[in-house]
Amino acid sequence: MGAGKTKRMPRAVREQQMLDAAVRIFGQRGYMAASMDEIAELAGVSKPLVYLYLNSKDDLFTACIRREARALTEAVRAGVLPGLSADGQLWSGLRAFFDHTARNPDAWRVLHLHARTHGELFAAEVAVMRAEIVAFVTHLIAAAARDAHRDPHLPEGEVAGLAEALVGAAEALADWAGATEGVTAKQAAATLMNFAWAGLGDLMTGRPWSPPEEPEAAPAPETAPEATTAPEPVARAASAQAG
Amino acid sequence: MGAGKTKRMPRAVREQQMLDAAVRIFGQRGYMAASMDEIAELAGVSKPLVYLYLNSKDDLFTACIRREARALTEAVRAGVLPGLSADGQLWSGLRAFFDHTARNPDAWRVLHLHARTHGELFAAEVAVMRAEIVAFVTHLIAAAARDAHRDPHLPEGEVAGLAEALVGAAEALADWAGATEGVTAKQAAATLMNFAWAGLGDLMTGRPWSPPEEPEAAPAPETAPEATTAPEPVARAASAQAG
Amino acid sequence: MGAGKTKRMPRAVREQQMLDAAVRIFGQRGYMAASMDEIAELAGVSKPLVYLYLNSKDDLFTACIRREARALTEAVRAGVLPGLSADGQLWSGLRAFFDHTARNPDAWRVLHLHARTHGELFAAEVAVMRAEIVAFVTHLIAAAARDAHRDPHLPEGEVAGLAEALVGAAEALADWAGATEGVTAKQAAATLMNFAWAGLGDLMTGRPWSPPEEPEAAPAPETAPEATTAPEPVARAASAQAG
Amino acid sequence: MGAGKTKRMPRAVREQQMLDAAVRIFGQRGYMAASMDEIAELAGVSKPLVYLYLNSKDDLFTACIRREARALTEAVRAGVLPGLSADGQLWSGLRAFFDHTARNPDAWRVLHLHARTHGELFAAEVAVMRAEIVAFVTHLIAAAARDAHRDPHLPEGEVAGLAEALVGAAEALADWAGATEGVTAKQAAATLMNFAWAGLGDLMTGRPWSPPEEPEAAPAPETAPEATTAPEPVARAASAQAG
DNA sequence: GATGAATGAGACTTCATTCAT
DNA sequence: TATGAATGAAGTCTCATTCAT
Repeated sequence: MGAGKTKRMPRAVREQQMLDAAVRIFGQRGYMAASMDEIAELAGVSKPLVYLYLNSKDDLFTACIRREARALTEAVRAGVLPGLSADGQLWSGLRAFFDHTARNPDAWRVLHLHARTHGELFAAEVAVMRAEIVAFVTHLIAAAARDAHRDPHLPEGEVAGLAEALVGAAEALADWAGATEGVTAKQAAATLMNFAWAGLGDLMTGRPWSPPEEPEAAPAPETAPEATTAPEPVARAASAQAG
Repeated sequence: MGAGKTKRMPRAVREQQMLDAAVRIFGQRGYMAASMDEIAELAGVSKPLVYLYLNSKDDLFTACIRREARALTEAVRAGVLPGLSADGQLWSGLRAFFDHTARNPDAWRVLHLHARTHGELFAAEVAVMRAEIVAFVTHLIAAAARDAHRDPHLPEGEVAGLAEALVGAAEALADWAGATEGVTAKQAAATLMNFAWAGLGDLMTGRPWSPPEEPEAAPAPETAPEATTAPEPVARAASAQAG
Repeated sequence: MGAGKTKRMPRAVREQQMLDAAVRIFGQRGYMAASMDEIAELAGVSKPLVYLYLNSKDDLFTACIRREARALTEAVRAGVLPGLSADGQLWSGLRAFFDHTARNPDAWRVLHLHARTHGELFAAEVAVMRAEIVAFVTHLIAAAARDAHRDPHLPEGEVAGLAEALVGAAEALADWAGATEGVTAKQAAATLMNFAWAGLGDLMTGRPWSPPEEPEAAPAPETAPEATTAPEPVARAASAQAG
Repeated sequence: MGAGKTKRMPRAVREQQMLDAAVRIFGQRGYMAASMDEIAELAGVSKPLVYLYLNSKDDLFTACIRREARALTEAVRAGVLPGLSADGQLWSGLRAFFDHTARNPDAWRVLHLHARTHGELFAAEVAVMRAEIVAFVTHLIAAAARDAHRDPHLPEGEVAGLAEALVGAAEALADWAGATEGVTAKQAAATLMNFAWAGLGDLMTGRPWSPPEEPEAAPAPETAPEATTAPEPVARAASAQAG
């Protein structure tokens, strides 16, 4: 039943099918509530085959986490355009992050929700990925500080906290964008960028951060199709990298 | 077994003991991995009594969520000192929030991690609490905007996103403070306050937000026992309401 | 809760309340599915009191069976008018039987359904009652045979079988009357009387049995309010006891 | 354990083994008192396999009822010889009925006792079967009435009652034959046939019904191996179909 | 006379996992 | 490569029954 008799596929392909199914089921049910039966059925194979290839429920979950963690970091890494200023890099990284999470909601749930919920071992897997991202953000913050000619003004531990806050805000907005109708990845990124870079204080005194020109696809920059966050093009000095 | 034979307690007391045990077990294992056996044992009663009083695993979990959600919101509500400026209120609220989560790590895990992980019904329970907090933050942001004489400058939806980001950052910092040795609630609050109010941009140009005078306990403000975040007492205008 | 605080009743009264509740619950749920909790609640007392007075679930069930079996046999015994001919006695006994079962459906279910379903010991209790009734019917049949001047024409074992059949038919009709709207006890009795006394053969050749005059309550015998079974008053010789 | 290790049987076979065991246990203990453990053990398999194949205790019970109800109706249907007169058909049907119930006492208990005792849904399952049999009997009675040239002499509702009485008597006799040493299916059938067709009145005046010639197995009809009920071959007019 | 508090035992059900083919 | 057949272990929940007051 299911997909009929699509038998005899090469191992690598079958494995990916299984992981696809597993990510979906794990993402929707959580680790414990997911059953190997359901995963095998969704993958269109028999349960013993899942065990033959992936060994155990634990290993299967770990494999899911690894694959999706790698996919997410790669997506962000690929999204960050080198050579930009710190805020430009952050902006592009956030865009990539929100794009990826929006496109892979189950994977995002696995990483953000379920992996942290169940067991130190699984949590450690994601912790590695998260640490990598936090490190990247930390580096960006430090770089920005250098750009501002302000030597190690921010103490070590403080920067770590700031990076945590930034990443946490990003995660919450990813959840929020995923749950709220009509919020695009771009809007989420812009909101976060404003929040993080300008801060509420500046936002309220009318000095929001504004995104750089988009060289990617949009041919007509003067009419933003999706209303972005910055109502006033009064760019702050720090973000005007060409200035 | 367990605590010997502390038998025949009035129902109300026993129920609280059970909830205490349940929050602990649920917080450490998650909903599904927690077993009623373990909870009953930790509570020092037999399993049937748990069912007699709390009805089912679902109901027990819901009762935990409700009790802890109420406790957290009450703590925050009680922590926010009325009559302060917007940033003063935010600061005091954050202090209370980080204090409470630091003191009740299992409850925090139940609310933030496990309740959202398992089932729409449980998620809905916390969603109510979270919405309440988000609403409070939203209100603060709007009030601050008014204080800054900038009428509805920030569009509706945008404020919602900012509140989400702020709350998300707070949640992440609560996790982080709970997991990192040597990070106090006060530090976490200060870090977040800086991040949110001043923004990275201002932080790097040397204009951090600074907390108001603490009339509560600290008699000597010039020597902060726990090194707070604000290295330079160059208060921003908005926060210096007395000025 | 429940019936408020109707406390301090004499033991005999309380016991009957408990038996009433038990018969109702047992009758509706069966022995195993009935719970002592439910019985105690319906009786308006606490569970320990039920145990204090009736000792155990088994004993409670046995007490129900005994009380209701005695009530049924007494009702039938009281209904059979002495001095009548055999068919007159059978007719009056059936009337009493169908009346009682119709008025006490739960008791009837306990005796006929549940007591026989659960355990040799309970079955033995009803078996005694049933044997008594079967013996009575057997006696009637034998008496009728004597009246017909046909000495032991029907062999011993055969009469036992006939009595079983007659009682079985009565039981089935009691169930049927209880389940079918608009079938009165009297109709059921008449149907069975016809079936048993005349037999299908005679019924179809137009010689049904007809009930004797009713001296009890009905003042106008020419207009039967409930259409009885005998459409043709062609009484058979055997039933005309006055002849 | 049990029957050693008769492992790896095709599913269809195992299912029948499980149903066999279930009918036996259910028949002896009743629905509620039967435990899945016991059934699985008697079937020689582990409990999970029972659940894998039959899904739940409810479903297992329903499967038992369906299988046995079908078996019983088929047995009766197959036993009724077409082309016979009404009484001939009734006689052959009763023979088949008593044979089947005598040979399958547990199945009979399940259908007659336990299925009606527990839950409307189970009762409905048997009700269908019983209704089918009652309808058959009703049809026979009506056919006999036509044969006797007596047009709709018996009113509609009355025939229903008669059929109920007849079926009820059959059920009681099946129980009785099953419980009484030395009562054969044939004797039970003959007793009921006499009772129903001739009626007590005729029986006592010496005009019993007599069974038709047995073309099946008995070569010597003059010496009945099992003493049948009819002592005198004085056939009644209605039963002598050839005139 | 009456009950709130408490539990040992056992029921149904599910799941991850493995043979044997 | 792939699977139908099978199970040990564990989990949630209910129930009859008893103390201690």
